[in-house]
Amino acid sequence: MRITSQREIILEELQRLKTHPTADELYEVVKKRLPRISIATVYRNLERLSEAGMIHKLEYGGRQKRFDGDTSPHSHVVCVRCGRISDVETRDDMEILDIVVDSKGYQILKCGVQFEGICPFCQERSKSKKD
Amino acid sequence: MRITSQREIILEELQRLKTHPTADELYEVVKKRLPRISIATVYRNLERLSEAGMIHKLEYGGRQKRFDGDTSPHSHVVCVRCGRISDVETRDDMEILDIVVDSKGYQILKCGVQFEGICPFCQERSKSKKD
DNA sequence: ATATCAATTAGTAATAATTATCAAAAAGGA
DNA sequence: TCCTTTTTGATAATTATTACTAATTGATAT
Repeated sequence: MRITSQREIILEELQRLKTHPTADELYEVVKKRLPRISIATVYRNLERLSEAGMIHKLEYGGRQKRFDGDTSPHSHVVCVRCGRISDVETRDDMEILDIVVDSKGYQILKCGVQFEGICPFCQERSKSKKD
Repeated sequence: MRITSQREIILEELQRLKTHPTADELYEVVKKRLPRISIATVYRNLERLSEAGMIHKLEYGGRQKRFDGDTSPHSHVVCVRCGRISDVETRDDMEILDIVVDSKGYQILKCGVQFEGICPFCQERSKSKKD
C-alpha cells in the first residue's frame, strides 16, 4: 500500500479524533489540510486502512458507518437516537454498574455480548474461490 | 396503533422467521400472503413495531438493517462479510469457548461487550422538546 | 535524475437502501 | 352509518456509498 499525503493525513486526523467520525465528518476535517481532496478518496482510504487493520470500521447504529483510529481493544456505547459512538472504559476491577454509571453521560438502555465472525456460507464461498 | 392485515402479517411472518431478515427479504415473504402490499408499508411497519418494542431493529453489520421478531434477551453473531445475523446461545453454565465453538458454524473473529443508550446531546434535546 | 508503470486521485455518475409525499382506502369509534 | 384519523400503495426524493475514468503520483529500476 503506497503512502500518499491524502492517506497519511486521513489516518493522522482519524487517530487524533476521539469521536468515531463518519466518512463525511472526517472529510470536513481533512479538507482543512487538503482543500482539494475528494470525498471518494476519504471513503476509499477508510476502506483500505480498515482492510489493512490500521483502523476499525464500526457498523453499529444508524445508517452511516463510523471509523475508529484506536485499534486497541475497548468497548463502545452507541446512541440509539443519533448513532454517535463513544468509548466505554471497562477495567477488570470494575463492576458492570460502575461502567454504566461512568459511561460518559450516556443513559444506558441495553448491554450485551456481541460476536463478529464469518458465517458458514461465506466460509464456503472463500474455499471455492481459494482466497 | 391500529390493527391492519398488513401489520398483523408482517409481525407474524417476522416472528416465524429465525433468520433476522432485511426489510426487502421480509417483503418477499409477506408478498406471498398479500401480493398487493407495498415495500414502503413493510419499512413503515417495521419502524413502528420496533418503536413499540414489539420487535427489535438490528443495526449491526452491512448497510441493511435487519429485524428480529424475538424480543427475549439473547446474543447475536454478525457475519462481517455478508451481514447475516444469527442467534448465539449463551447459558450461564457455558464457558466463552463453548459459545464460540457452538456458534452455528461461524468462525468467530471478535467478541466484546456492546452498550446501547442515549447520548448526552440527545437527552438534552428530549428535555427541551418535552417528549 | 529519468523513465516506467501500477496504484491512486479528483470529479462525477451510478447504485442501493431508506424515507417522504400524497391521494385514496380502511379502521375504529360516535 | 357517518366521521375522523390512521394507514396504505405508488412513486419521487434523499442519503450514503460505491463505481468509473482519465489524469496524476509514488516507488522502483535504470
